[in-house]
Amino acid sequence: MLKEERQHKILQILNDEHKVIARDLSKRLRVSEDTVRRDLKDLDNQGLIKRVHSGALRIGPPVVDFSTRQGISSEAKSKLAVKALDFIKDNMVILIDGGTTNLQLVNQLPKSLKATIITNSPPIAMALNEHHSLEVIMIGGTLFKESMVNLGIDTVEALNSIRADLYIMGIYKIDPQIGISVPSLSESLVKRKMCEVSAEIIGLATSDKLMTMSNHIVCPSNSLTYLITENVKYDIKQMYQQQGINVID
Amino acid sequence: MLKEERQHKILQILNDEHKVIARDLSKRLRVSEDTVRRDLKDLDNQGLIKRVHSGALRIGPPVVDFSTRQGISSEAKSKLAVKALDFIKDNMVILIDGGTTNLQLVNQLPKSLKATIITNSPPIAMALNEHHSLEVIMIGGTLFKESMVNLGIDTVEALNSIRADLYIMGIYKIDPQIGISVPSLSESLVKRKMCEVSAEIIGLATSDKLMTMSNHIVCPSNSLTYLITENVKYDIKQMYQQQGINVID
DNA sequence: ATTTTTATTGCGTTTTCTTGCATGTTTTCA
DNA sequence: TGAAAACATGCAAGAAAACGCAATAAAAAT
Repeated sequence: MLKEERQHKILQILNDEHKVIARDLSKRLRVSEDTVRRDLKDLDNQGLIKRVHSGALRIGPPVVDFSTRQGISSEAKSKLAVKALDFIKDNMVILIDGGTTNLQLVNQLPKSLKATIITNSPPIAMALNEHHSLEVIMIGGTLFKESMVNLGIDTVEALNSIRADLYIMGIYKIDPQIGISVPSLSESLVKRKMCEVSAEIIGLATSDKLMTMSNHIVCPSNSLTYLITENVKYDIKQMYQQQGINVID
Repeated sequence: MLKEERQHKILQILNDEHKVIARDLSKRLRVSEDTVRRDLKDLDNQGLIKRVHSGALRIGPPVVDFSTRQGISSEAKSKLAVKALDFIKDNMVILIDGGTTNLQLVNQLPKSLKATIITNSPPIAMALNEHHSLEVIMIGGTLFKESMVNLGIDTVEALNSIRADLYIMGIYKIDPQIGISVPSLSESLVKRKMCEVSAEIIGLATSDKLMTMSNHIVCPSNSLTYLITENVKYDIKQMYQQQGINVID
């Protein structure tokens, strides 16, 4: 195994597990402890991890950029996507924003579906390349590379002249009280506008997101017509249902 | 086997396999390890791969663009792209439309380039995912799946509020007398508008396109500031130069 | 067509890199 | 404080890379 490959693997492990023990790594990576120690020292010098006695710690919050997220073909997300398919019918005008879950969804759309898909996400648009009976409309704007969606004033303005039957919202963070939130202002503005111009809104969220929040609030949770999720605990489900949200489990 | 052919193959392998070992490549490509090492060094200097001890790593995410799907990823186009790089400077506002040649071009843009890229092509936008110092602006519209560009009235209107320093036009057909032409009306309208809003226009065309035409005319050939091509015969070159076009060979 | 020039390749040699181990030192924790 | 675990350091073996050089192939010029 290449040194860089190994170090990359260490970073990934650290990303998931928050801390690592040198001796464990030695076994998992099948190299001597000395080598692991040298790797940890390297990564520490690069400022990527914090070296401590017996192992190392993650420095910031877990970082997953879009391309790696895309690589993670999570079983959970795929299942969510399937549930959402029930709400999609022929002749609908459907607004879809970005996110890996939504990407999973469009990949599973039947090729025969006749509908109009409006999106501000280039990867979503590209995924629909082979769907010959779909009309795909891209909303332009400034490309926000972290999540690969178009944002900004132009995007909001373009949305003004649109009416959709259904908005399929990729959910970054959601909390029953606080509502739906995202880390950037312009993302929140665009999502809010998308809500405005859509008759119904479906949110897709894996269960780990159900009690989380971020900096910029998009809308209250009960703006959602349906919240599609999985493995949700009874009490959490109740909290959403009390808001009048239809939770699909 | 030609050097470039070999290097291209290495890139392809790396695209599939995420890492390569010099010794393996030597066997697979049937050349000495020294040659492989030299290739890897070249590719590293071009910023296309990350050289590491004993092999090399892929830099970005795997590229699954529609050009490779179509099996068109010719060395000629890549060479054209390199020539065009000379015209691209920091702080420019650059308009780029679709096409496989243009995709090649953006894939070869230096990661350090600081500029604004405006495009109506989702694959182009996606290819710029890793260029953190570029601002990417997408022009929306109706996705035209054959060539993966956004077209239509919205596209033209969005272009109205834009001024670019340089327009890099992917050329479908060009003829010294007839001019530049494309097979669909809306594509011609968008390209024409792009010409309108740009100070300079560069056209990229492989030599097989230099005497061809299609149904909808975009503009006369001499709208181009530069025509970048390759292996062009002397008499054809003359025909363009008589139109006052700067032909880069 | 032939010579000249240039580029590419493979080989032998030297240098550098990586890894694991041995040894001595430091840290941790009971 | 004392023992075990973790760590740093030096070293050696093996692998890989860099370097210089010569042979060959390709391209350009005559």
